[in-house]
Amino acid sequence: MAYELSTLNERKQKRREGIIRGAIVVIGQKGYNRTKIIDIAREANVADGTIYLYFDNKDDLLIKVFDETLEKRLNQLKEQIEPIEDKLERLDKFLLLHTDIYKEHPEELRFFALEARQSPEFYNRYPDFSPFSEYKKYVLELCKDAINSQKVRKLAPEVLANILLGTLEYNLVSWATGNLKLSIKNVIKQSIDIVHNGIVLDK
Amino acid sequence: MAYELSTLNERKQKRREGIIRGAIVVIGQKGYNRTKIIDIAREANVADGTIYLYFDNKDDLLIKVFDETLEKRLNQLKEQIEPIEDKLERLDKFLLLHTDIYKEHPEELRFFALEARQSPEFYNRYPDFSPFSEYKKYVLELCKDAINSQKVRKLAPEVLANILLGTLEYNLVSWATGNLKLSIKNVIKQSIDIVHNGIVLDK
Amino acid sequence: MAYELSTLNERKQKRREGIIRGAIVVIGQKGYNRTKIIDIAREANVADGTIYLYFDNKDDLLIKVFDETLEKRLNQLKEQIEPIEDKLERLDKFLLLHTDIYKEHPEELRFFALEARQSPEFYNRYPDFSPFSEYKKYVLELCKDAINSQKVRKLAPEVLANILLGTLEYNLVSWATGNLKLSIKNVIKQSIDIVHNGIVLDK
Amino acid sequence: MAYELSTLNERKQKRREGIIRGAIVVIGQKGYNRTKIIDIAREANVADGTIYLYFDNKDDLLIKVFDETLEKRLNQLKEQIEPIEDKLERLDKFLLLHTDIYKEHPEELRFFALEARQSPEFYNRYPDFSPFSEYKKYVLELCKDAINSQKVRKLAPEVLANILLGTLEYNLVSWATGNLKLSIKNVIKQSIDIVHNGIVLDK
DNA sequence: AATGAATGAGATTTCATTCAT
DNA sequence: GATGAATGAAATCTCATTCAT
Repeated sequence: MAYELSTLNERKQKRREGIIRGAIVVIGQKGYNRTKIIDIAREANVADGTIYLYFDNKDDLLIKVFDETLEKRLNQLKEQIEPIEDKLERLDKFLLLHTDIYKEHPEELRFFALEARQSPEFYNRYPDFSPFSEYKKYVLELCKDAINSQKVRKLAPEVLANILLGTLEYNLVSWATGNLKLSIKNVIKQSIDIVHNGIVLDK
Repeated sequence: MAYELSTLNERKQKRREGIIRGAIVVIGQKGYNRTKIIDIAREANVADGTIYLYFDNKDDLLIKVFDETLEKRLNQLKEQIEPIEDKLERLDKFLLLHTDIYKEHPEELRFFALEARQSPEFYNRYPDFSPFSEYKKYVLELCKDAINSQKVRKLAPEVLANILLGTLEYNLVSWATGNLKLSIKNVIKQSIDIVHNGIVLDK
Repeated sequence: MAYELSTLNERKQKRREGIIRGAIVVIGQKGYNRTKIIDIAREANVADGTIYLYFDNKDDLLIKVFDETLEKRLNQLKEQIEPIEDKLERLDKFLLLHTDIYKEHPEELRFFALEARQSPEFYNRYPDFSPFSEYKKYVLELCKDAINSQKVRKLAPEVLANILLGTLEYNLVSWATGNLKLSIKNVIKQSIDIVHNGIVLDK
Repeated sequence: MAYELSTLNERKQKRREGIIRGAIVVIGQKGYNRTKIIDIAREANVADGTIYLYFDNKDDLLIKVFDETLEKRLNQLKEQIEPIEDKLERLDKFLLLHTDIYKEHPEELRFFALEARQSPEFYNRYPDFSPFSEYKKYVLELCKDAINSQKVRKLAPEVLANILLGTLEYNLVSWATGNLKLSIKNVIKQSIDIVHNGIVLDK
């Protein structure tokens, strides 16, 4: 009995994940508004009615997909960065890892950067347009730490964080939409170099 | 007679501009998808049917508003930048002027940065998601010129352009959505300072 | 002054006729429902608003066009038939003249036979679907006269009238829509021959 | 399971037929253009959206209703006529059966004869205005056979077919719209008699 | 009298969501 | 739990008609 429940729950969990993956793929491709519930259902190999057993409505689906996937990616990043000692190196590593993740999941990139914000409920849920706030907070911490280390000029951390996040997002979106001439990894490395040069204490 | 015709055309021109302004305001506030034609019509003080005398359909309205307004702003920028001699100074001036323009027109900022891309037709019209390509081209030119002057390291121009555009857009959106703690003008100035430091030839 | 009024009225009359002609042409081509007021206006070289100076509304235009044109054609027919003495010959002549008229004005044929009845107001105005009643009455008279002459069997006049009108309309519509293999004039002549044979007293 | 599937399909079939019947009834009464989708939906006891599960759009509905119903009636006619040996009798029987069918379904008569052609798509689908071509072909065959039998004069079959079809349609429409003074069955019988007389070989 | 820009009522169609099976 | 047929609210767009010029 307990065993059966467990498999039932497992099956449900699998189904839920399938729907989330389907949502990211289809929305990443077609955009939120052009994506019909039935499209996501087909991608996930379920009936459209089934989605409503797992999510309240289309907006709820979008927001849960957004939050859960973002959290997963952030944890993945933190895990790999924590072991690193050097504060400045941590920042570099963050940028490179972020690039690697979305290079491998361009549909997620499109989903996060372009499409997710098209949900009407998004505005009610994130009235200040801050769905990435956890992400930003983390980068801000990394920047503060770097600045507090002896290697970097005494800059406003938010200024640095926004340069990094802006550069990262802009280049990744350009790449994902086929508008980047150079290799994305290379561009990020060169960008890191420029910013390094711009923030390190005069040697 | 000639005079009367002239006033008629002027009135039509005014009306067209009123609709464009109304579209930017309402879409900038509510987003493209939540904006109904009737909303724009009310903002512009016309009947909904009137909009269809000036634009083919909702998508056509959005794209024309986008293209025309962007072109207007770009010309405005070019006009003020052209007189400047120093290539590096030009780049700085661009960033500051761009900031000034959208600081004065935050509804346009929201419209351009967040909402316009939500039109289904946007994807057909700009399949590679490059509605800002004219804008980008211009910045790329400014970057090339700066790099070719003797003051800046031999960087890939696209890398520099993307740092600048990414930083600019990210900060402006943060500001427009109330997520910037510091003064936008100040942040841009400090960002310029960092990038300057990062790109100038070692003194 | 009187002269000027006269020319004014003449000009108005001309304009009215132009609109009627335009309506027949365009409606005959595109059908009532697909014809926009602006289409008729363009065909008649007037502004759409002008039509409302001469007709109450689209339905009123249709009905007036219908009634007036039909009356004109009926009078034209009567004029040519009246001189004929022989009652049976009159009937034949009617069929041939009717054919000639619409062979020369296929747009009127389409208008009368196919399109006019598509106006919503048509049903209110002719609740028993009898817009051609004057026409039918006349044919019925011709039939009665022919039957009362000594040459024709004592048939119910309505039966004969309906054979003639049905055959006439069916063949003309077939012809006007390109669905008649043979020559229309020939078909009508052969049809007359058959009906003659079917109604004359045994010789 | 198989049983359940079968009932589901049966239910869907029933619903489809209900919509078709509703369309014929309402369009036959009000005309195509005055008939709103919601009218048909109400007549068929479904929601308006439901109609779009079975038909692509209003035009598609009209055309499918037209084609399917016409085919059904033609098959019904053929079935009853085939057993008859005598070629001339077949022709008579056709006219009488056709009359019987539409006497029993006057709404179909109105639908076919008056309203169906009002759909815009009708023109694209039947550019030569020949939606009844199957029907006509069949009558033409009957006429040819009758003429080839030894009983009838060597007439052009199309001439005979058009007399019959024209007479039939004209009388039925007159009857259905309340404009026939005599009994429809009687009128058709008398018409048959006249045409018989007109086409048989001199005895 | 003529124009044609503006109006706004009204209809088709879509698609998120429900619920009977 | 899963399905997918059915629902019906809501939005775009059309076009007959009006009316200021």
